[in-house]
Amino acid sequence: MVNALARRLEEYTPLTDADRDELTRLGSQSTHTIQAKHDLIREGDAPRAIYVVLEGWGCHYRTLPSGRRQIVDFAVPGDLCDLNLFVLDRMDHSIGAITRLKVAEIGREVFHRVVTTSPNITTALWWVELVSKSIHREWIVSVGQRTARERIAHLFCELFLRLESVGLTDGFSCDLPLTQDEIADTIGLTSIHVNRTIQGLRERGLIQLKNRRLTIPDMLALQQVGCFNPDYLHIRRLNRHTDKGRGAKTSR
Amino acid sequence: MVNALARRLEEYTPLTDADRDELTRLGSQSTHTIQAKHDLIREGDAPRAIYVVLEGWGCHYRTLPSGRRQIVDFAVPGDLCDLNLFVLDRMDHSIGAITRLKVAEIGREVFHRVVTTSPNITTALWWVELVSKSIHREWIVSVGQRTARERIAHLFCELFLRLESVGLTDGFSCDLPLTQDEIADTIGLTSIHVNRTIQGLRERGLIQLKNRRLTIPDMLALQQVGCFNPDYLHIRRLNRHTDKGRGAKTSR
DNA sequence: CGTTCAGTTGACCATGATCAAGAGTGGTGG
DNA sequence: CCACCACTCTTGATCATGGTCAACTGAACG
Repeated sequence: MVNALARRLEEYTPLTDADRDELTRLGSQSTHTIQAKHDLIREGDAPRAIYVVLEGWGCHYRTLPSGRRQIVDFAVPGDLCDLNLFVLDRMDHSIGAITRLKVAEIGREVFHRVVTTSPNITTALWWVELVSKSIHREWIVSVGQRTARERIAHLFCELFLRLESVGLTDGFSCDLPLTQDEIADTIGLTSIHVNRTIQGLRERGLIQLKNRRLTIPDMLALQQVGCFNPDYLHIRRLNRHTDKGRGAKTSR
Repeated sequence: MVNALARRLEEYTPLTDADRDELTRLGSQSTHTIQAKHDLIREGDAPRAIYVVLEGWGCHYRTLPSGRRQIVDFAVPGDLCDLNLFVLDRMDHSIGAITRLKVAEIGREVFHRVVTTSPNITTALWWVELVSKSIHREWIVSVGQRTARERIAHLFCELFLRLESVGLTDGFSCDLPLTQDEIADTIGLTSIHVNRTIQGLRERGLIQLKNRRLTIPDMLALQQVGCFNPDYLHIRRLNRHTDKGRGAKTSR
């Protein structure tokens, strides 16, 4: 798992060996580790660098005066946080570590050099940025329109495919180091309701979730429950787990 | 109202006369008009060009199999829809016209020329893109965490400031050509509940809304009701209508 | 072993959804 | 000029999804 970023970018555009070398260098130059539950950067701070997630999970979130918070995205290995820095002068949200989080820091100058010398990488970075925006749109749809069960099924499908695209799944299983509180803050429900809803999914055999490990025995079934359509992730090589990969539909 | 785009971009970065000329040319080269309730482009289509909104309102939306739909952003004069096209091969959402909509079409080559010759414009376009993503995040917060009243107050504050930044407000008033159904699809509520909530805001004297015209007698009061903090819009020159502009708080 | 944190369960409550009907309002054609 | 139609807005009655409050379990860790 040396370079999830390279793996991620290759979902979108072919890379040369030189590109891959460049990415490897970027990922090893200046790394930081943030302890779980700590913040990488806070709302209001001036962004200093771009970070690439190497290991662990983080989340982008905003806090309301009332104390409630909303997670607006996750950051898993291969993800970038965030291109803001060259344009916007203040962070409009915070980025926190869910688990211990290892990131590579990319400074302004290095980034500039990469962008001007590696067109493939530049294209792929755009791609990542636009996909991330598409994911935001999908989350608006989730909290705006879907029921509790749909939201959770949908979120689990998304996270599984995102992890799969960077090689972090193992068969039908993947890590899912989120507490029910964090899931609740993600989909706009209370953790109590999340708890009951997850139990419902478990009882129906749609998911197994234990010790921070998620197993999805039948991805298609879960996708149907969650009204999940993977198009918005713009993953090129969708594999067996999705409708697209299978061709004919093999519902439940 | 020749070029809302130039006005919009100047919120973010200074432009030269040459830049402004360039933008004027872009906005007059190839314009289209879309009738109200029709689509500019549909989910699944291959994007062909970038569009700049010149006049009227549009919305980005996604439709669910169940028939429900979620509006994920509005497009008002000066907005871009959308930079996707150079990277993603399929639209993952639709763009529709709310009122009659006049747009300028910018082709791939023209766009490329602008990006390579006008660094100011390029920077400003990045800015617009990132602000649009920030708005998405804020919408996730709205549907995830805010009450009906907060959501509507928040939405109205946002739209007013967005229109103000392109010179489309008149004192405390602006056009708001949305039906209550469309507002409902935006904030994830039913139109019936939107109706009752708007009435509540009217009774408290927080808004006037009649004949597609919105008036906000006391912007600060409405911002407080909506837990609205304008930072996420990244508007440089916030004026009298916001906390920032006033300095001392004049809460009722 | 106590302490802490996540998960679980129960009883009750409230925000907002649903269903149904009616009132304005504007545009169109006869 | 008026009548009709469509569309939006409004109102009422009832329902349900999910929220709140509170207590308890169970595992991990010092």
